[in-house]
Amino acid sequence: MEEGKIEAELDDEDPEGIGKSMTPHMFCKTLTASDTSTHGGFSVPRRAAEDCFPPLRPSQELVAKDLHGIEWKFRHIYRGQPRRHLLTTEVVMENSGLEFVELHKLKVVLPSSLLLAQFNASTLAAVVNAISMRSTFTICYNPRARSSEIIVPYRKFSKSLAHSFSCGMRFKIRCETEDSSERRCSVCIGVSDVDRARWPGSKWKCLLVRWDDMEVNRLNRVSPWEIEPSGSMPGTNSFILPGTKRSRVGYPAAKPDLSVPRDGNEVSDFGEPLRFHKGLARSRSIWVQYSICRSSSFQTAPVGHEVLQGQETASILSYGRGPEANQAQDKNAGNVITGVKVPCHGNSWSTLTQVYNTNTNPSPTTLLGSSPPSALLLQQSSSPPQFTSLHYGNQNKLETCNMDSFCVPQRILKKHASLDSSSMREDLQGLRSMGGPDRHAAFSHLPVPTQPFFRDNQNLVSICKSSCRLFGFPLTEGKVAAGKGDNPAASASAYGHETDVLPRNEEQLYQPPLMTKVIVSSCTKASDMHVVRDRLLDIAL
Amino acid sequence: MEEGKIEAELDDEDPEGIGKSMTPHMFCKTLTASDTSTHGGFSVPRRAAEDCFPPLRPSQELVAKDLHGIEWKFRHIYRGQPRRHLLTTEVVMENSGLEFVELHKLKVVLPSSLLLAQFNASTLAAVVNAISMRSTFTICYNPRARSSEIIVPYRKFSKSLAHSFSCGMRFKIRCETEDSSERRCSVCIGVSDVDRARWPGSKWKCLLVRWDDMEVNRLNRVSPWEIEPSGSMPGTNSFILPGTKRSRVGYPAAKPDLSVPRDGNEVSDFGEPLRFHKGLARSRSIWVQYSICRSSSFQTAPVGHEVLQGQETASILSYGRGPEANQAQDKNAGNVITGVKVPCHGNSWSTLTQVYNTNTNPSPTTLLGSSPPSALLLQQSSSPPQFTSLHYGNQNKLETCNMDSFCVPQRILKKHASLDSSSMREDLQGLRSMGGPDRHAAFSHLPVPTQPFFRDNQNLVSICKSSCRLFGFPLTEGKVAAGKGDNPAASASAYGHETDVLPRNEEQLYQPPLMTKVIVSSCTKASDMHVVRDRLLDIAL
DNA sequence: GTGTTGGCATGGCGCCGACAA
DNA sequence: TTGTCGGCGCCATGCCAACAC
Repeated sequence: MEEGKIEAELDDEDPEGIGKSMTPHMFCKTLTASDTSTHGGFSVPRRAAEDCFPPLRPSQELVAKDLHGIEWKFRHIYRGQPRRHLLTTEVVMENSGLEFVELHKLKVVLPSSLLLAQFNASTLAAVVNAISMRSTFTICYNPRARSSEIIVPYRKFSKSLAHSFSCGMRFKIRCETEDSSERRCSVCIGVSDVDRARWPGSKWKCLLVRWDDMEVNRLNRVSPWEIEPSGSMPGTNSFILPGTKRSRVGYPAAKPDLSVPRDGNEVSDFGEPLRFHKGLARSRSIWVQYSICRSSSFQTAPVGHEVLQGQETASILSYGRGPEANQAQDKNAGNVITGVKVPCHGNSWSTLTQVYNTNTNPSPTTLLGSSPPSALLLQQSSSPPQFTSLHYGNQNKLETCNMDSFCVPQRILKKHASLDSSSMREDLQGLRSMGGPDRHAAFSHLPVPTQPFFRDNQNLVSICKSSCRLFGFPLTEGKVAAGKGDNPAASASAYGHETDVLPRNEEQLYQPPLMTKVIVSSCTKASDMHVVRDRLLDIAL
Repeated sequence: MEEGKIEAELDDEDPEGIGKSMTPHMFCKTLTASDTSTHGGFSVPRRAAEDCFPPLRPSQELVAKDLHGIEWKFRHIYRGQPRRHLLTTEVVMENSGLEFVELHKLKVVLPSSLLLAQFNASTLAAVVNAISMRSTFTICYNPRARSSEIIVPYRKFSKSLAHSFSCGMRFKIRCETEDSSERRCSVCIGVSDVDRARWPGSKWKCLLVRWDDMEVNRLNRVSPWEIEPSGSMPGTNSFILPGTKRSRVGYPAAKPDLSVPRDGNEVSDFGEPLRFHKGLARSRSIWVQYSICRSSSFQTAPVGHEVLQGQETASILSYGRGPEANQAQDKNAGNVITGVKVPCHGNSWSTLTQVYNTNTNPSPTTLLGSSPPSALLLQQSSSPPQFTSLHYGNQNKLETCNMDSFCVPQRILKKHASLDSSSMREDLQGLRSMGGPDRHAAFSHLPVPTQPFFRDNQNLVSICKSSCRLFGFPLTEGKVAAGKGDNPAASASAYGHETDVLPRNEEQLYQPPLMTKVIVSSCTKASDMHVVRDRLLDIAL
């Protein structure tokens, strides 16, 4: 799938009858320097804009809503010669402390995993602020405390890569918050999508387990690093994920959505062996210190509503969409779902490390100021983090710097830093993490939005079945097309704004303002910006 | 003691022989709008500058060091007509991610308690960033985990106000991190200064307790909200804090400095009854959400190295300096010290609430943009915080707004807010917290600096006894005068910079640059800026 | 002695079309 | 079609003296 290409419409059978309007129309774009610089706005690829945006005037406010139900405002501008769609900043988020002004800085900052993790809006705001300030932030990781399950010790994760697991394998899990000697035993019964209804074709898979005691309300989805082998380890019958290369096996498992138990839409798939690890976490809580580095070439891995890039990704996307997608789920089995993420671009930690050496041809301005931070460097300690040093440099010489030295804004640097731009650039170019065994990996768990996407759409459907339309199309229509072949003006006429349409012809006459509401998932990060079709809202400016 | 007045030299007996050089020379100033605005710098009162600053040229860089050993850089300017001392921003902190540029915004932001708490630099940086962004931040509060003892549930605190406690009273304490059924029993034996040697005359008092089991390494200082009554509750023999009004009783107790046990310099004082609370915290960890409001009139209560303001404060300051200050302490009793803070300006929560209604005559600019945030609004939940609403308004009408709506910068507001400036001002003027039982209070515990102030000065003395001088005065001199009667030029001549002195006469000739090192405690908050004398360092610019 | 204000310089941010790949 | 750049305006920041209390 090419960049900027719209995700194809899913047309699998939908027993609930809600899938059609649920399927998000979204796009994914690898950010350019112009997108991320403070010099201008974010350029929306034309096809994506035409597919995802409703009819828009050349300059119009947009209200976006992410998976967490948080609304974003931004401005759409159709200008330039030739004309193009741009999203500009200078707009605030309503009902939250985040400014959309920060979008520029956030575009490439966060691994989307962080954004889709079980972060609530407040925590997210804190992180976002820390990142926008290019400073550090901390997260208290309390293993098995549901509120902070977003951090996975890197050592645990890496150890999980050393083991494959198979169907019928027995394993134990240590419950940190209870008696440390207590361990639950379960048997692995398969691997599945995390939630096929919500994210069809998601590459984030689950381990299916069944607990020995069959106790209700018992954790029933585990990540590879949460368990340790126990009893039979046949080594056969290993799981295989179709369309996945072995090099991608072992990607961090998604934390299950425990708050909204779902026992449908999962299916056991077996294919290439996955791996798991021995549960090693002993400490009560782990503090993780983040420091932000800049790299214009950092490639983030899409998660959640995955909009995939590249051909390879497309093949993975097809996984789970075959006939087995509609197999009847063992809904009574319940509590037997867990996820294993299959990465788009390999191990994310390796990706991070790689970035530091692949940053090519950056201008000093880009490196020191205009380029937003694009990677997180993680360090672990069992006590609250101290300021520690990072080792960096190119292949030939390694330097040490304070992690926080990256937090100094350019304008301050220019006035007070002893390093000149060129030497600084040289240092940053070769920046890479030399993290030892203490490193952490930060991975997401399943998004548990305050206002679940799924429910939102159910509500949307029920609401809109009366009078609402989805981007001008009645929701009762059999299918919402990708929009390419439709006439936006005609659709918009349903709202009585026949001329208030997207000015694909710049001689267009423009009517009074019209607020448009779209759904943007993970919109804090433009590289993962998924613009979803929604209904139009008539809100006068 | 008047504002800006230098703290008098303490000349109590000093068995260690280190008191003379330890006594910090510092000043405290209630911030003005000019101090906090972005329009200019921070004006240092003349007397304070002459006492605390070494000879300075009219424009010179300063390196400051706070209690945590963190260095700050800022610029001293002697200009204006008439001439005055100004501290300007635009300087970065070395070895940390904090910019001194943020000083303006931080001046009135943090209760200094937060800064002096057992925050490490990284956590502090995150908080500071969040505040400078006028957004939210979160702290994971794990009761009785030493690393995060800075947050006190408001309910616990408020309940502690409902009880008075007395000498001989027995109480229990629940150790959250251990078996929940386990409770330590102890008996209250008095109240005392937290550390008279370190902070003579501090208003932050301690509860003196003795544990039944006399076990060593046992927590021996408790806050009122940490304990619950058990057994005898005579109701007599209540503690009285001299010079304290009843209205101030019940102020949060300081968390004891457990890492540096001190059993000397405490004394039991009895006076006005204090109160305590039942320990109520049951949850394993508590998340506290902060939101920042702005108020130019918010009065922060000094803590730590207290430099007091106003006459009333002066009387309190005299407390603890009487003959009893030198009473022999029962050092063998050990483990029998706890602190109860006695506020300077009443209950801090009340103060916070009050501020919202007493903010007088603020300009829209001040309220919405130029004025830095000056108060923290706290909310509690047993789960990670969600965005919640605040109720605000004047006495006649109450409004509800999202906590984070206060995080929107002015320039953004001006462009996009539906409220105009006047109505916004009106709303903000009447802003107040309507927090229910879920509110938290954030209070400090004793400062446990990485480089304790006490030890720092010991080192300083030993170092400087050879060649160092304190602001030009030999450290072996009998006493370091307040500086008013001294001739700085003559003192500076010891450094061979006879003409490189503070330009109190503007016709002065100025020599090449000289870096001056001072110690500033809690210097992130200018209202508590305590500039401490230190030695001069010859560092060429 | 010091709080406030207006004037003014600087620089970051961001909107625009031009231009090229 | 879209990435980048120069031009330019707006505005926040911050230095300075004037002025008032």
